[in-house]
Amino acid sequence: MIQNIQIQLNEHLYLKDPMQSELGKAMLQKSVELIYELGFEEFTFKKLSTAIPTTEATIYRYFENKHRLLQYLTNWYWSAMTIEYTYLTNNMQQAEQAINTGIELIIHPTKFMPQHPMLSVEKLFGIIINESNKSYLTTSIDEDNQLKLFKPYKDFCNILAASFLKYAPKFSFAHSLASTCVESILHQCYFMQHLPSLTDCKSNTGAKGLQTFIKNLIFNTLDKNK
Amino acid sequence: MIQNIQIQLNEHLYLKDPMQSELGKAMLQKSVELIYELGFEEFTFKKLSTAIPTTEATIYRYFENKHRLLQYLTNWYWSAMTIEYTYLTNNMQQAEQAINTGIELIIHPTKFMPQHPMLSVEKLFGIIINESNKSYLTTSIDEDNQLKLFKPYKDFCNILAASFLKYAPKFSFAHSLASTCVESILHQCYFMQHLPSLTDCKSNTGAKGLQTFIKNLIFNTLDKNK
DNA sequence: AGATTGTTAATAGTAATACTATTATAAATA
DNA sequence: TATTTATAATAGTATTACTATTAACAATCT
Repeated sequence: MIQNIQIQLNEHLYLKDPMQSELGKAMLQKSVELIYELGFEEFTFKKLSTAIPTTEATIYRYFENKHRLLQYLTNWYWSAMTIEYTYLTNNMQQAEQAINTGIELIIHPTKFMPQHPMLSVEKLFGIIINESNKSYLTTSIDEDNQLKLFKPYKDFCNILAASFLKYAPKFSFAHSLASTCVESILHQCYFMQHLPSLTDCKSNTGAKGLQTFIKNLIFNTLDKNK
Repeated sequence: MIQNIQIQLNEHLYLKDPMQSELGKAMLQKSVELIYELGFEEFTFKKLSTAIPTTEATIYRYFENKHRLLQYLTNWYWSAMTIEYTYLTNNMQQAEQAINTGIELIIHPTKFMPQHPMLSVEKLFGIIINESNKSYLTTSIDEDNQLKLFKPYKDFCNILAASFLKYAPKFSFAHSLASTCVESILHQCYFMQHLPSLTDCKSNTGAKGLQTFIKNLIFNTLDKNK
């Protein structure tokens, strides 16, 4: 579904739209691979330019700095996720089913989102787990927010919150629960890999335990607040 | 209570124990102020050295790099929190009361922890909210973990999980719930300040809503898994 | 006292990173 | 063909993180 759709992103994310040239597309594709491999701190425009190959300065024509590039990728991810969630839950009668679908989508995006020719969903998911916090935990948060650079992430949380409210209309904390749910899943995925004593879930079971935990958390809370 | 206790931290955090000299203590005190004001990215050893004042090289005698200094501060924070939680819940009969105390402590550390002569709890709390994720979201996570640099944070989550298990012995996800609870509170605090559409809680009410939300979340989950 | 040793701080760097100013090249248009 | 425009390449600079070396200053021992 996703592969045919051109996702229009906030124009403050780039200086020159990378989707409009082959060189720009190569920047996106290679940056996903490099950030996935090296981590965001070790990732530099120098390394990206030799990988493409092009020059450092050329990349600066497209992106103000590497932080904007990271924001571009996270914006794309959450936009794609929002589209996918809307598509999957379209015409679903039961709010419960929509919520379950949402949780499964966040935990296993590759199961639902088709392979994209340029942006590997699998690697993007890894980047989201490891680096997405860094896209908003900065001193420029308020300026960036005014430029609406977090809209796709907010949108995703908001449609998830809307599903919660459909299931439990009187619940007062739908937005907090939605953002907690998303962040918790990402954190638990990270902990499963690196700090297993902070979780009871095992990554080798395909995160089945994580799914149980989160559904448990959400429905017990919503059922008591119907 | 805390102010008289010397917290012994992992010796891999420093090259020379900053607690053992006046200069070292000044580094800790000033670094809390500067990271709080500037954010971790803008914070440099150069700025710290002029603030003390001393030289950059001298600081490098104490800390391998600025990342280790951040880890030192977060280690101190969670060690102090663990001591405080143990102290507050000592001799408490009801697990429910202990859990409520824990939640209130995480949300309002300054209400419980006395002012420390050197490390401002209020500013440290701000640093924990804004920067603590960066202390473990790095490529060196596995090596750092082997050096036991995340033990204090794990310890805190584990004693919280122990309280959950005391309340609901059959619950299978006590550790996941504990880490989710801590991370969620920190994130919600951040969202209240900067991205209010991701939360339903208001910061001007003294985070009363946040307390309701988290208690709601935890007890609804635990009650269903008793 | 004078020599030795060890601890601490200061000097003066280097390598890498993030970013920019300027020039060259190619394509589109008049 | 001449002119404009868009794009890329070259060649930098400023800053940052970090290190190697030297100097100062005690404490200890002969």
